[in-house]
Amino acid sequence: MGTRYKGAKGEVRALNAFINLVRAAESVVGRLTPVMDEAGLTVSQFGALETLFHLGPMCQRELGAKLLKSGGNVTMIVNNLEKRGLVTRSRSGKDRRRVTVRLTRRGRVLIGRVFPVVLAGIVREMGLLGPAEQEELRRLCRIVGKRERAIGN
Amino acid sequence: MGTRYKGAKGEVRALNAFINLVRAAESVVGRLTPVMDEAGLTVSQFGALETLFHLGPMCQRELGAKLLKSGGNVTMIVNNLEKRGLVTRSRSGKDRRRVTVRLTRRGRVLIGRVFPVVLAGIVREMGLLGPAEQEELRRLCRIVGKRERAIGN
DNA sequence: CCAGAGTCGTTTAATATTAAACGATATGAC
DNA sequence: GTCATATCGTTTAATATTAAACGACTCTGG
Repeated sequence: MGTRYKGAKGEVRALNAFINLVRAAESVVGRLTPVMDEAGLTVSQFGALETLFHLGPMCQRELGAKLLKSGGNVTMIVNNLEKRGLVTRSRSGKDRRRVTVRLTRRGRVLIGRVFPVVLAGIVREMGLLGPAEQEELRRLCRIVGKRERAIGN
Repeated sequence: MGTRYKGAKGEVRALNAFINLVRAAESVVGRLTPVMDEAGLTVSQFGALETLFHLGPMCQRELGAKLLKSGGNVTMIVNNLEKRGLVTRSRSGKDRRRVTVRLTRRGRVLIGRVFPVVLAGIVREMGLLGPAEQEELRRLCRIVGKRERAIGN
């Protein structure tokens, strides 16, 4: 968004905060993607692998909730990861609607190799702020990002 | 990203700041989209109209730079806005490679109606923070989002 | 003038994303 | 048990997005 808007002080303040928030997120993510590209992973694919890596196996709906992606999209993301042998699908025994997604050995190896590189990038990018500033940024973002976002399916 | 990562203090701090930054941006944008949906505008279309509204006519490349979108995408965004009669294209006289995009009367009316509603939403969302906090968030985001992102075409 | 390099917008192909409709399964009220 | 309702994953159709190749145009240095 442009910054040229002339309005009440409070509006300008909110607008500027908002614009810079969105820009900062896009900017940092954009600078992290080359690492994922090298591994042949999209941001969403990386996110899925990383979630499974750190939180363990889960069903697709849960994964979609973590990634803020629609159900149909999760199906495609998992399809592509499955084709590459990075995850497996298995119907849950107790609730046969649920499909548990699980990292394979290959998937674990891949994300175990890529994640540290991405993490190093995050540390580098956020390192533009001092420790206290990073914590303050986190605090402010948590407040603003508090409420849930509804996503289809 | 999950928050379960166990690592060095600095890494955890950077990761948490990053995660909450991205989530906050997605979250706030997500809560603003219903207004744009009602007007039949995608986020990108809204961004294009808003940019033209506040900064005036400009060529597609410049628009793409503001929106952080690729050249091909700008072509499509402008195509769709043009089809709906919200903007016009015109070849520049002095540099015939350039296409100046300009709001039509209809386009100006539409964005003039929709923008205030979106702005009110932004004020509402950012209002979860006090004035000083909004300014601090802006300051931190500006630092982190400083560098440019390269985009194709 | 002119040749080469660079810029701008478009097209194309591949992928991502969403919403909506659907089939299978589970759950709850009766 | 059975029917109504809800949930989960998939499919489908429409749109968005990017990268790469391309054509038109400009500019620069001779």
